[in-house]
Amino acid sequence: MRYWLMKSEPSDVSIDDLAGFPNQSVDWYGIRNYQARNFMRDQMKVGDGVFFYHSNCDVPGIAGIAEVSKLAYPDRLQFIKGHKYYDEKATPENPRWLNVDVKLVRKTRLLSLKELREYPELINMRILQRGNRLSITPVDPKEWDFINSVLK
DNA sequence: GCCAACGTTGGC
DNA sequence: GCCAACGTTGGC
Repeated sequence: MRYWLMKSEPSDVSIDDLAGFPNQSVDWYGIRNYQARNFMRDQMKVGDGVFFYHSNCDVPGIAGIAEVSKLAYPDRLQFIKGHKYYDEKATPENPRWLNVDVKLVRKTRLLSLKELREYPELINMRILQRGNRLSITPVDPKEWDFINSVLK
């Protein structure tokens, strides 16, 4: 069992969107970064804990808790010609991009990036490091527990 | 909208 | 395999 932080732009999929989806679940489409893909492909298991993070918005931060609900499988958008996420080098026989499914556990208060930066316990979190742009990052179990305690 | 940081691409 | 150019991310 591992823990993750996954960024989503709320203008694309927000925590409230997730809450309104069938099964409160979404395919985590559009990952086009090898490191992030490899996390999904090689390490994510059903039941892994996920912090659902709102990025590129007015108040970035953790907006809810979710879990991995389906193992990685080919991202369908890579095959749709003309789509933003189309990849001409990907074929159904040899897909390049994958996604897991993520299911809502519960919406939380918005724990802002600003607040996250105030806790010495989180000083080493990947998301808080300078220049971090990776949209999926592992979360240390201690960090997971600490953030959960702050969210209670 | 700016821009720092970082990933990817492609010429050599 | 190097590295300059370019594209993207995402906080501010």
